[in-house]
Amino acid sequence: MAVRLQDVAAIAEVSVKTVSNVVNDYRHVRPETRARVQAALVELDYRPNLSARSLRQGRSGVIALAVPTLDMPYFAELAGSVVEAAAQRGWTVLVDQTDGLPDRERAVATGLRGHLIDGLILSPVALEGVELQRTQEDVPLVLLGEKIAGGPVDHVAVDNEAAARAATTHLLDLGRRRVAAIGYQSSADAASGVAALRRRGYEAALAAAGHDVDASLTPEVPGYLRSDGAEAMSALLGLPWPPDAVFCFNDLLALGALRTLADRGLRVPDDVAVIGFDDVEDGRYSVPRLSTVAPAKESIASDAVDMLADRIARRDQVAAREIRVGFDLVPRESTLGRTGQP
Amino acid sequence: MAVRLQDVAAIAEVSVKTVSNVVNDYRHVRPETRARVQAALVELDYRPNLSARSLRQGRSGVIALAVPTLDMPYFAELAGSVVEAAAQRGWTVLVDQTDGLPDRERAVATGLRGHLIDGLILSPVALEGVELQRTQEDVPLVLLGEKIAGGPVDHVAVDNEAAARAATTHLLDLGRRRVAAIGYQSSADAASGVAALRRRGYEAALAAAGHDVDASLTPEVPGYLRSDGAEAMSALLGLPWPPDAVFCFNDLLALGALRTLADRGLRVPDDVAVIGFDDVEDGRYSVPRLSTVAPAKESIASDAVDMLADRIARRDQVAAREIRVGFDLVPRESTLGRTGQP
DNA sequence: CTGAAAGCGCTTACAG
DNA sequence: CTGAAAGCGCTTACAG
Repeated sequence: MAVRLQDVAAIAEVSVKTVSNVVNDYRHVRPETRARVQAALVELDYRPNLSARSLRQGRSGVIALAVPTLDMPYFAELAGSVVEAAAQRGWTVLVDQTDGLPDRERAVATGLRGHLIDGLILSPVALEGVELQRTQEDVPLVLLGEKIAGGPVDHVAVDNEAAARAATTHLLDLGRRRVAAIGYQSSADAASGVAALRRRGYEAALAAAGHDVDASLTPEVPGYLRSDGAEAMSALLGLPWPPDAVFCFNDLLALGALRTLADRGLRVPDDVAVIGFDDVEDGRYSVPRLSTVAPAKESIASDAVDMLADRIARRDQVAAREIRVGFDLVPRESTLGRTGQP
Repeated sequence: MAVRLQDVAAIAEVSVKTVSNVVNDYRHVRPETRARVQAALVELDYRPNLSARSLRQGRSGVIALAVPTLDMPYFAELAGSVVEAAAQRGWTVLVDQTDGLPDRERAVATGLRGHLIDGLILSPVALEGVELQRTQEDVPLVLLGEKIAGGPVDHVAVDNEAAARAATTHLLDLGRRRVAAIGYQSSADAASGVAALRRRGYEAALAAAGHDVDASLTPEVPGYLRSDGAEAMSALLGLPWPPDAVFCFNDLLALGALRTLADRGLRVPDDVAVIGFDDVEDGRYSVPRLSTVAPAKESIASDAVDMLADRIARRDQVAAREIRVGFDLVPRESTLGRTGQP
């Protein structure tokens, strides 16, 4: 069977406690004793049983990360950063995919994993507009994205409205006059989520420039995938008076839109300028390179992990907090053209 | 504190055993008793302590997946599929990123997670050419990709050599005569890995068509990222007699190559045809759409999970097995051009 | 169909 | 600086 602390203790001729002290790197163990224990540890190839440790300590060193799906580059990149930030604390990350389904998000948020995990970082989609009931028994939680309407929960987010406004303003500053938006959603769940905030930023920018919102320029999308962007762009190009610029609520939508524009033989940005949101790697190599808004992703991941650590340490002794990370407007070829090129 | 089985038992006025029976859905509990227990479970909002269960049973229901990085779409997509396949068995997946470093891969393979996990699915990069020492104490392991040179290990892989050969042959069938390859690596670690196998397929296809391998057409790359592909393509275009086609060992390299070609104002496929490997989502929307080889990714994930389940159940009672999944050649615009378009 | 009790492997007061 | 013992919350023979 597995090698236990006890077996090591027997070989090293010390008590179990002493072995535990060595394993956990406590001081106050005589060098000589420590050496003997170390030797036994190596000889038997001892590996601690994390379940036992976790049962005893009430902490597992494992946190969960729940994202809609790893298939979307933004979430994959985010997951990678979270795993890395967690590793720096010696934590392990367990990944759940919610597919953006309210039931799955709720299940995860209310402790799907029992006492296996010490905390949860949740990137909600559907749940953002929903009251999230939480009890003190529930697992410590940090939300990625906007604050849930209901009870107070820790969260880290970019200022979606300001970022969306910056993206739209960039298009207007370029002299574009019919600026469309791809990313509107009208389902109840989405009402207070990312879609609603970016929409607000878009509309605010238009208003500030003295433009009205033209409903025909804001097609609804069922999702935020490349295919959704491609279809929405098609619809927009079918308009009697099509747009000369488009703000897409994420890069995937924008990449889909670029694809449709290429299929129609339209030039970007000459005929239609395009800007996305997220700054995923794909957009840096797309043809043309995609202008976008870059949230401080590394900060999001590390801030979320830090915040969770703090929440775990202090449970309900401290009020819910909010961290706003910054963003950068990153203009590239899809709005500026190939400047500096022949 | 946390609600225990004991607390539920007290409320329901039954023994702990009976509550356990209800929680674990065993038959042979009187309906009346079951109902009373259920009510108590709900009333106290009981959640089993997975650490305790795992300590007792010797199984945790958690497996680990170790990939180089989630930043690469292929691995992100794979991770998503594995998480999904695992969920169907009621398993949870914990993600490790090795960054392709030999030490990290080795650490993970030899049981980094102690007894926390029931098994491991490892997608090795560096380790493929390295002898992997394994003991019976080590965690059950399934490898994604080619078999390690050393001891017998379960693995699931696509026939890399045949797939690479098919991709190269596709280029030759199109009438291309100077077919380059981007993806060669000469480090010792990579010698028997994916790079070596795809290289072999490429060279075999050339040989079958009566071509010699032209060393200037097979630049080495430090990694398999878009930036590596872009740089290698640049080097290739600097040649006195540049290639008229390129087989890239993965889609990311190919996407990088496309970007460089666009920067130089070259037409794809007219001037240079490009084919990749992996069939990641990006390539379906790139401009031009990327021809590629599509390994049966869903199969890879589900076969790996199935195989791991079997290995966990039977440990060392059964010999190491190998599963070969199929692949499809997927020609798109980057080799065929915009057929059917005006 | 149900109960009382042991034990999974660890850590942690409590003594010494 | 080290040891003996309790107990984390669960499941599982063993009885009844």
